[in-house]
Amino acid sequence: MFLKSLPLTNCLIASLPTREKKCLTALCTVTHWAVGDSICKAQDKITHVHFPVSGFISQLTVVDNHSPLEVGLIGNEGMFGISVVLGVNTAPLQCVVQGAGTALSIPVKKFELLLLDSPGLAILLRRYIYVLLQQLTLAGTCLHFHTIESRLARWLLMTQDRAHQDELYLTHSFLAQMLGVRRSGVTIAAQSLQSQRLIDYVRGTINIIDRQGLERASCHCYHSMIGIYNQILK
Amino acid sequence: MFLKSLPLTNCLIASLPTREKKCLTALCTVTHWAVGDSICKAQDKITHVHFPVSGFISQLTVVDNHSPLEVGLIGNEGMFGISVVLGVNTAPLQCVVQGAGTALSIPVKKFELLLLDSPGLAILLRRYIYVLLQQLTLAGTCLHFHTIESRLARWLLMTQDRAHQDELYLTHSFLAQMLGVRRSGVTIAAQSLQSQRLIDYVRGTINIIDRQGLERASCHCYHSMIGIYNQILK
DNA sequence: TAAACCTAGTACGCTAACGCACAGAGGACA
DNA sequence: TGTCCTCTGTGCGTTAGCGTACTAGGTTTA
Repeated sequence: MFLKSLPLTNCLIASLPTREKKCLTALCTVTHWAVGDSICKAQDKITHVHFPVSGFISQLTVVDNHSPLEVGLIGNEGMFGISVVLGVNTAPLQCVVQGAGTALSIPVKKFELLLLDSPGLAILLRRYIYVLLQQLTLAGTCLHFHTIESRLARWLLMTQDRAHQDELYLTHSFLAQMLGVRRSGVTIAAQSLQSQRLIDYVRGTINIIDRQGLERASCHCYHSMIGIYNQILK
Repeated sequence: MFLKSLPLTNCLIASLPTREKKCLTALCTVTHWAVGDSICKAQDKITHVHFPVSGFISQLTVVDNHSPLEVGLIGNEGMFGISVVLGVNTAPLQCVVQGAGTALSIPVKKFELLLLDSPGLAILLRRYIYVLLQQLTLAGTCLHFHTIESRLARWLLMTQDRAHQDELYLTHSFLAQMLGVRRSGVTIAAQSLQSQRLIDYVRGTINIIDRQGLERASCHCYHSMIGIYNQILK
């Protein structure tokens, strides 16, 4: 279990020193996200940074004429708008809400000022960027080397961690886009996972019934990603 | 042409304000690199940061039991040791010299102090990290979607840019490792490029004879990567 | 209640790339 | 000069995944 058992807060905020945590949360407003809400398109100006609490978003990239491919998930372990920390207020990727819920949001201007006065926050977010760099590297090699089935297993695990529930509302067609493969490729992989009694699904609802088994079916990238996060941010 | 026509300096250093450039170069020593020199292994402590001038290095990652796969090239457009800027003095990836030449090097401690007193350098390197994040995303999707032939073309172009010469000393076997594919897969792709009169090769020496043609044979990722760099750092 | 529309299952031929293995050509070295 | 090794060419059979297309239940809408 990664995040599931934690109380519902944003992990980055939770690990700040008390004073800075207070300063930050004082600036936050609560944003409610519905599935499918667009956070930004690629190249959009970033107006707010978001610290997800119960919701989570997908980062998507478009290559050639393929449909958007997911290259990152941001839940309560991370934040949206990290590039502001790097001095670039332009979103590199399209971001879409993938799990309904809430986030704590701050306008960019206020966040930039806060950052100047919060050494702990600055250090934390820089380390978070280091984690992102490593996770992106891993995601790329995973995309190259691993089968649809093991990547699907990983994706379900990572999504469950961020959704904090065993039931996910996803169609094969949607998963195919996220994984950058054919819809029928997902069907075959999902059938295999179901026949191993790891998941159960009907028409857009997937239930994870054997999480440990799913972790075994997944490529090692799942544990590696968590390892990287814990090594640097814990 | 990307870097080839530029004078031989490190582009990052070259774009610093005069005062900071002087401070930085005053701290630098010249390091000579030979092909195959190991800069670091993954998880090594970083002792020096390097700004390549004429040499360049590969960043390699190991997945499962595959041989090391290249996920990044660092030549005179970049630097080694960027994670120091993020407050983590541990190398995320194995790095090996891939093109002989020189680099300007600074011990980490001195570099950290310099960074505190060089706002221009700090801003520049943060923007460079933003570029790396985007390039890594692109590299991952390229690995997934594009054929060996177009990836080989891209790889040769990127290497030529950093080697500043048309003749490259590379075997198919080496290229196969870099691209994460079979040796014979590279042979077939190289034959195709040769039959199109874009390159010429014998036993470990590859000549690029039609650069424009090679750019056409390459996936669009080549131009995208340069575009990202120029957009943020120029 | 019928029509339209999702979602998932299945099938077909095709392609890129795989793993493996062997042969020949070019250099290096004794 | 002969031997060895490296590099490249080639040829299997195999596999994962592709593009496409059609079917058959559910579900929603008119």
